[in-house]
Amino acid sequence: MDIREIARRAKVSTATVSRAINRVPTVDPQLAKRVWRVVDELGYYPNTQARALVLGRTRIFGLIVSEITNPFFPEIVQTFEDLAVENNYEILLTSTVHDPKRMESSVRRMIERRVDGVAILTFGMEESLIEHLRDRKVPLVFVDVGPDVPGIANIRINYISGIRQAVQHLAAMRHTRIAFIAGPEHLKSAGARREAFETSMLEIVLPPDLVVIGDHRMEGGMNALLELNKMSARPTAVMCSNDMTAIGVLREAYEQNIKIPDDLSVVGFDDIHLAEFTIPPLTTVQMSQHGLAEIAFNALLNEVENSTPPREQHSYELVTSLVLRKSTTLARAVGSAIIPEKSNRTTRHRKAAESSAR
Amino acid sequence: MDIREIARRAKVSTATVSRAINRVPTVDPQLAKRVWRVVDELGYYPNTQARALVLGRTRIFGLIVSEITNPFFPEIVQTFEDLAVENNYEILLTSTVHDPKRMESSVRRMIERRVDGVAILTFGMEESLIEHLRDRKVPLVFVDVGPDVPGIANIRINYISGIRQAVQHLAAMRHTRIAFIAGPEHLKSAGARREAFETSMLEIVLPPDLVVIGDHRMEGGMNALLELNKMSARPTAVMCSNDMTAIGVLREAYEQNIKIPDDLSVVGFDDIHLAEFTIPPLTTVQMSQHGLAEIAFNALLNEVENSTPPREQHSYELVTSLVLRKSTTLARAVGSAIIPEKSNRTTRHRKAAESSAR
DNA sequence: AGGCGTTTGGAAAACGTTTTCCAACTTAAG
DNA sequence: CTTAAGTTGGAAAACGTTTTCCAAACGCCT
Repeated sequence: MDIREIARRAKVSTATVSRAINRVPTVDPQLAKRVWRVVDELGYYPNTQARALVLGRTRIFGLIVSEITNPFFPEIVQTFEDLAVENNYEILLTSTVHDPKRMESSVRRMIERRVDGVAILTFGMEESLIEHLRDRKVPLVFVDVGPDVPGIANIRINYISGIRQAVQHLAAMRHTRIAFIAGPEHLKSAGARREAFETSMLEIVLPPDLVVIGDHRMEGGMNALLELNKMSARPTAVMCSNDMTAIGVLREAYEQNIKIPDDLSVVGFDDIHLAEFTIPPLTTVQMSQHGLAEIAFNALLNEVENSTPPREQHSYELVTSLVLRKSTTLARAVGSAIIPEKSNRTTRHRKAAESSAR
Repeated sequence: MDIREIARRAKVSTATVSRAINRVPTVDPQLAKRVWRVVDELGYYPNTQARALVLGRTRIFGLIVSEITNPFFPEIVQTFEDLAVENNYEILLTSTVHDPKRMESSVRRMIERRVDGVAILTFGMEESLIEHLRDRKVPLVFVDVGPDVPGIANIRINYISGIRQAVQHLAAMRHTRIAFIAGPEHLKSAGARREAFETSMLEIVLPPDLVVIGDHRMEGGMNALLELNKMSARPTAVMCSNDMTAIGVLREAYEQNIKIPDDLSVVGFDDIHLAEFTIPPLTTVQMSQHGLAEIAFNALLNEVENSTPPREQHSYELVTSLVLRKSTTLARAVGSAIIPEKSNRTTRHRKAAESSAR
């Protein structure tokens, strides 16, 4: 069943049918109604491929995420889809699983299907692949990792705002040995989080040297806690590069009979929905998934629809902020935290002061 | 850049280019190589829309899930995607969020984009919408809820196998007051789980009357535990219609200072990856997400590729089974569980003997 | 009543492929 | 050397739309 069939039955030309369907205002309302009746009767749906062919626009946006099984992403996907249906777009979802081969095939698939734009939420991506997309003038929006060239929108995450809050919260609770469980080393976003942690520590003259590497997954969090436990001077608080890591920490702590937060305060990052439901509920740094998806989608939409005003500030910012729950508390009254004030000039504190003078 | 451009540069006709690209064996290897060189040089990718138009096949499968934010689904999506890239398909993902309007738009989108098949993993769907797809002869695969008509594949979940194991495990641990937190009432799959629970309880002559309704989300699990606590005869064990509910129960138990499993044994359903990382690790009934996705995808693929052998048994089965972790234990030595052995011939046990003779 | 501008609808081209048909060429057999 | 059979490549039609260009029809004004 095609547009000709409709035309025949409505006794008009195909051009008229097309105009009626696309609500071109000059067509006679009477006639339009007649066409619509036939369309509904036959249950006709325009063929999007044919339409895309002539229009040169597919109304498909690509969405590349790194791991759909990380709960951080489904919430983004959902928001992205909500916006897509609202604007009559389709979304082509791709999960790279951190595999370069998959990234390449993702990009190829996007190009083959002629998407109108791509949002890359993968926190790290091969330059050469990006080039591929750039060459084709496909509108792109990155988070964190995009190159600073015109025509590519970038969402900058303000990591420091939330992480500083977290560090200072911990410090206020008298923690001084604050550890950090980082994400995979090749991930730019993980690097940025780690740097934000280090900066925040240094700012208040605490040594940011208790760092172990995780993998942004629960397994990594479990292992990391094991590492931390082997240390001579165990940390009393730990910040994690993402919530999944924190969940792993919680789990391993349970295994080791380490009480959270009494024996160890833990802070996550992302504030996935699940963070409210961990045991204990997780204090974490929020990075709004909804906000992120919304910014990404609108950036793409802007690029495609109003390509007329080529505004230059293709850079958006998303701030992060601490949300307090139950996984952090005062440091135990042991160790350096309760050293009376006059002993301020112990070796340890001298070192801290020195390191702040970088 | 189109096929003609390639033809011109390789000094052949477009037909030849097409044949070379699609690896038609009769084309001269020399020539084919020449074509491929040009293709690679120019970075040419065939236009899938144009191709779909003439072939009548889009190589897109639709995937309708009920809630992408429920961790059960991302794992399915991932497997589905893995298989898709392997077979050169694309997937059109849609999350209905249990909203009838969204279901309708999902179906419309599928039809408009001319998908080659649709997997409906939504555990409940309006009949009228299904008709829409059937009318268009789109291959369909359902889980649980599909009508029993030819041309529609169905994946039947064997709920009873796993749920019976769970109930009997609990009974073996001397639990007699076993509650069930059901899913949303309109969901067929939730109903099936509940029925499996009731059947399993009746089989061993335990009253399946401690049922409260949840919503398959963590919030619902929390509320449900509150309900359960109000009861005069509190249950000593609770089974949940899915893992998210169980996570909610764990969380509320923590809040109420109810020790899991000592004060209350809890069993989940689904065995999402997260279940291994709850506190305590969740004993649950496994329903393989990987298996489910694989069956669904292959069912679709079969339907599309080998449409020649229209095999009749379009019904697949997925069995479920209990996986033991740490959220269940022996019932406290109170209540009926410790009745001495010689009391075997009580009314209750007679009933059990009778019902087993069916 | 004639001319003019404005609606309205139709024929046909275009989008980028695949594929059918056919012609030209090559090879082998008689 | 002629002819038949088989390769190989080209021209053109088809897929289902949108849109341009025209022509017809219709007031409306003078």
